[in-house]
Amino acid sequence: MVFKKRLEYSFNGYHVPAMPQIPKSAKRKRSVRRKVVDGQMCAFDLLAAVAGKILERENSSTLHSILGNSNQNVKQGQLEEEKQLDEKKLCQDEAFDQVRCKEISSAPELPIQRQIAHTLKEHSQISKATASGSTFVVVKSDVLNQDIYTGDFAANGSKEALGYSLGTTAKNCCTESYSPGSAESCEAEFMDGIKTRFVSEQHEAEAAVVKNIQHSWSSDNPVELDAKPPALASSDSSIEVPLHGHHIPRISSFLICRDDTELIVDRDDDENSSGCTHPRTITSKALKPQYHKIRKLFSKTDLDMKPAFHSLKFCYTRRRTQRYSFKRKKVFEHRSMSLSDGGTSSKGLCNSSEKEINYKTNNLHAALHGGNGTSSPASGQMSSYKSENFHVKLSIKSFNVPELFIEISETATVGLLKRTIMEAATAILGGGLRVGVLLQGKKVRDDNKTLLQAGISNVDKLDNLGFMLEPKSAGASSPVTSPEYPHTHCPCDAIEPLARHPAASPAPVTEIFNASPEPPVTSALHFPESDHDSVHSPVDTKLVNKPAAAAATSNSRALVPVPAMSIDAVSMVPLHKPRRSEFVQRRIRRPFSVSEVEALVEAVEKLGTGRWRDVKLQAFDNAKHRTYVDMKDKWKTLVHTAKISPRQRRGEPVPQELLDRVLAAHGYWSQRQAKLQVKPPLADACMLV
DNA sequence: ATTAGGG
DNA sequence: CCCTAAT
Repeated sequence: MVFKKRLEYSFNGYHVPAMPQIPKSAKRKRSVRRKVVDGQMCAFDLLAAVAGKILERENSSTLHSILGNSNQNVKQGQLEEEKQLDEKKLCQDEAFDQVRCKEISSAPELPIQRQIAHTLKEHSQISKATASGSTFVVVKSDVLNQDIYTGDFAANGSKEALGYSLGTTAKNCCTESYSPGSAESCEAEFMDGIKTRFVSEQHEAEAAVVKNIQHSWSSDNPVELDAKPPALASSDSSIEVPLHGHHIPRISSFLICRDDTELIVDRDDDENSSGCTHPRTITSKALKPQYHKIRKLFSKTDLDMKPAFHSLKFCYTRRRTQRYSFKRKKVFEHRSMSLSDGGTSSKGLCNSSEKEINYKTNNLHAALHGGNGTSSPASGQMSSYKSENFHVKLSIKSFNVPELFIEISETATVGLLKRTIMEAATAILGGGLRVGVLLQGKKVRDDNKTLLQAGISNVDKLDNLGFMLEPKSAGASSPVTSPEYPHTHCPCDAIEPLARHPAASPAPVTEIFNASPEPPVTSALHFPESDHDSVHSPVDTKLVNKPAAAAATSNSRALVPVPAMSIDAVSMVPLHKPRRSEFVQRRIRRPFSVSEVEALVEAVEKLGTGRWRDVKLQAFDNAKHRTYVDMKDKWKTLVHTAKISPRQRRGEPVPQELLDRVLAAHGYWSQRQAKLQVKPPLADACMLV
């Protein structure tokens, strides 16, 4: 066979343009543009809701999420200045499309641009980095990411928002767009890029942003008014996610608990179906009564967290049931117990979880009632919202697919390259992505928290909520990520031990991951050997709320020498034998692209079946996520596919030509193997005779 | 660690 | 893709 050299491309940040054709989305309802969800919903619900937008998005450009909230530092004069900047707009550099979230709050007296420049200079140590003689690109990227993500900015009051916005930008800017050069020019360019980007973003989102910067909670947001009069709104704790103002029926995710399948992004497409016993979509009509229901729940107990627990429990139960019933036939008697423990505490301190929650709740309460020192005109209006009536408005424009890795023959046509990329992108969108939520520049890892608990519904935190797409990390790359995504990690898995060991103490145990021993400088997160598409996020080490983080830190020390991160999700794990299976999440499904199939076929033709390790080395040496077992499995399915009628085939169609080769190779090698099989026995027979 | 095969 | 048994 001819050996073709393969080319590999790695896209760090694949920008999904407007309205990409996403096959799977076709299956789902596209009508949803706005979602009303309960304030008590799990963080995961939010993720799902957001994720839903990914498939439904019809807008281009950058991911852009804004929480409806007044930016209390911005004065009118500044707003005008921002508007003037509109003229500059539209940066040419795609890299800046990586901006995840923009929310600039700065000292009123400084123009935005200067504020940005200052902030960068002061906090990203760009000059230092360049002065050190290191490569500008790398160093800057590192420095920026670290500083920003480790909270340098976060510690800086109003600049935190800026910091984390720029984190991504800076990274991409550096790694993609600028090569080493004079520090000044780079910096200038960099600054300009940021600045321009900001303007661009501002331009794109002028309506949303500017209005939000003003006091968008109130009357100047027609969408909200249209949706629900403040008075009414204040009587339930729902969250609105208006997307571009289209009108759609509302959906309660509280009672249906994110089982409103239409909003779920391909969450284990197949698994999803069997999940909830009564998945339903509630239209606006059906919704009303439920609102009342919710309201009742809250008003009764006011700030008592009982309702929260209920809702949590509900959600979890559902979730678990869903997954559970699908995957394993285990009993789940203790779920409620594990729930109230694990579900509410993100610190692994179940005992104190309730107190903490109450604490937070009270904070929220205080904040909502104007206890907040930084209150602005907006907060006056806010105060009319009772604590249990919090609305969060989210607007998300688009997401970037973090990274794509493809491999293609160098003799392939450009057209094939395009198709291949498309396939890869589609594959990722189809199931390889998950949504990350950033709050204050830090990832919100605990999906189990309610928005309330996570601080997402808290007035003070709202100005900095961001979303991002990231590949679901493959099993290989880690258990570390598993706890944050219940739908993959699955709380129900955590229940298993309980079912098996009913006598096991309910005492929570922190999860211990087989993460690499060396503690990363930034403290917690470390992605062992990640795949091409794993997100290397320097972010996230700390928990969202300061008191919480403090508690977590100190307690984690007391418990076990594990990174604070890993305490994230609390599982009921038997003290003695933590079964590995509980932490291991199923690898994400990564359908073979046509080009991959081609490579495989080629390798097998050459090497034969039964030498899967060699095949892997030959054809997928660089694809860390493909194992020799995968080779074998894929070949198996290919052979099967080749045998069945085309109409029975699923997934992206494999060219018949390839399938023919598969059959041919399969025939050839199995025949050959058969001969080899036959001979030795003969030899044996001869020897015996 | 690999291979083979069932699920 | 996962899980196992057998190499």
